[in-house]
Amino acid sequence: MSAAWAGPDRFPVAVDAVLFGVSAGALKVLLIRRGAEPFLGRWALPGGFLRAGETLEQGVVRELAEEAGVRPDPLVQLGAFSAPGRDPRGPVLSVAFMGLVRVEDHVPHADTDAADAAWATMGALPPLAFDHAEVLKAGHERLLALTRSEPVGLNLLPEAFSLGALQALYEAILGRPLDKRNFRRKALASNLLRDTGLTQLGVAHRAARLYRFDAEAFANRGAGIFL
Amino acid sequence: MSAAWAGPDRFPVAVDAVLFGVSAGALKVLLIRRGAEPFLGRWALPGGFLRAGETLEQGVVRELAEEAGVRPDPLVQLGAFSAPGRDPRGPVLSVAFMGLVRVEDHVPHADTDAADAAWATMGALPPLAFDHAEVLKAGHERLLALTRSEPVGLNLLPEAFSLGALQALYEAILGRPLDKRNFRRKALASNLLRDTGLTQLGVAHRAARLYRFDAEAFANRGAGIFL
DNA sequence: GCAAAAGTGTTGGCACTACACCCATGA
DNA sequence: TCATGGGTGTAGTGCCAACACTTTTGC
Repeated sequence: MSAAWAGPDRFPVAVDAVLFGVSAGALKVLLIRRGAEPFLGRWALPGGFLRAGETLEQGVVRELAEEAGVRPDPLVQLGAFSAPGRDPRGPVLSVAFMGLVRVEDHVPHADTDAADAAWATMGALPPLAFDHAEVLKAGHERLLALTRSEPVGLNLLPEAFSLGALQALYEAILGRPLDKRNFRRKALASNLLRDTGLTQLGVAHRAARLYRFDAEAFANRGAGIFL
Repeated sequence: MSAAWAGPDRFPVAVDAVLFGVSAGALKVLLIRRGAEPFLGRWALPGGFLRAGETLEQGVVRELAEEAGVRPDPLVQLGAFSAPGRDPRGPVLSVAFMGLVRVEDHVPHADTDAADAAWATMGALPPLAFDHAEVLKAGHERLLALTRSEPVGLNLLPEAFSLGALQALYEAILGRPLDKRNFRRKALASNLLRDTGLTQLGVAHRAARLYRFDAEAFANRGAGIFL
């Protein structure tokens, strides 16, 4: 067993990310246009190959920093994809992640592997390389599930924000309108928001109170929900 | 790029399974005692290395057939684990699955890699090899989550079963008692059970009606729930 | 007749939905 | 004064949890 045993088969491992952002009241996904074969010129999810000595999380964080200059928070694993033929180069295992990113933080720019990068609107997506359509679907489902059980998306807002802005964010993520009074009731009842005492400035209507997220209260209770 | 490029790093990929079963009213996990280094003699989750040419699902199904003679249904992916040092041999990626198995279907037997195999009771577990304690925790959480959203565990019952047996199964999985009247109301309201017209035989008390699971009704509605 | 499990309804609380109007502000 | 978003309460509905007794059967 120690001499004749060549060791297990080895596989290239890719890490890919479904990065969501909100812009102009709509949910967006970050896509890159491939600058190399296979699928040259096709849109794809950002990602790359895992290197020896790094964990999956480290790998995807490195790739996203290199390829898109972003550091998503939260960043959760979706799972591993291994469908035969998903990569024409051969058997490549892909571990996918889903994350949220401020759209303003990302300055789309070309790269060695990425000829172009852009935020695509959910519901108006181009055809994607590899099995990325399937991965994106899994990411979207995960985002919706997570939104219903945790206060996701607060990182996308400024430090102090109005309840109107919070509601608009959730409406963009969920893709449907929410009832204002019910939303406010639940948001305030969650006990995760603290009134900063500040109000909006320079708006052409009544100034809204600004709140901040109470990270400590959140940590002490595990899971909270806004809607 | 075609000549100087040695290609991406390659990794051994392991597939491991958290297999749950119910026996004597308690939730059990299938463990094997390792018959090889590393962790010789330690208890571990069943699993093995992925081979070239197979998907992750195929790999874990093959390993479980070889190592334990079982074919779990359902079998769902938990995700990939890559913590540094999880395998002392070096960086090994592990993709974990969670599945349900009839305890009677598994005849524990030794194997080249497994010196022994046994059903361990949740809550009275031995120390585990690798990062399997963490994987098991993820599997348990997934089982509970799945149980709350889908009629999981029906495969563990015989073709025709009583509502009492169904309730006992769910109590074992969830690890807590359930209210009989509420459970029956929801189970029958789910429209996933059909009265077979049969009753129990040879019991020292009133004979229960026996039901069967209506797979067609389940397929037509996607997700149903019993409790 | 007794042990053991089957079978059966009602109630109160809570969470969710739907819904419409006045208020403050700047242009 | 008007346009724009901020801010507020109530009523109806449905789900869920809690709860105890009678029935059937075999021994």
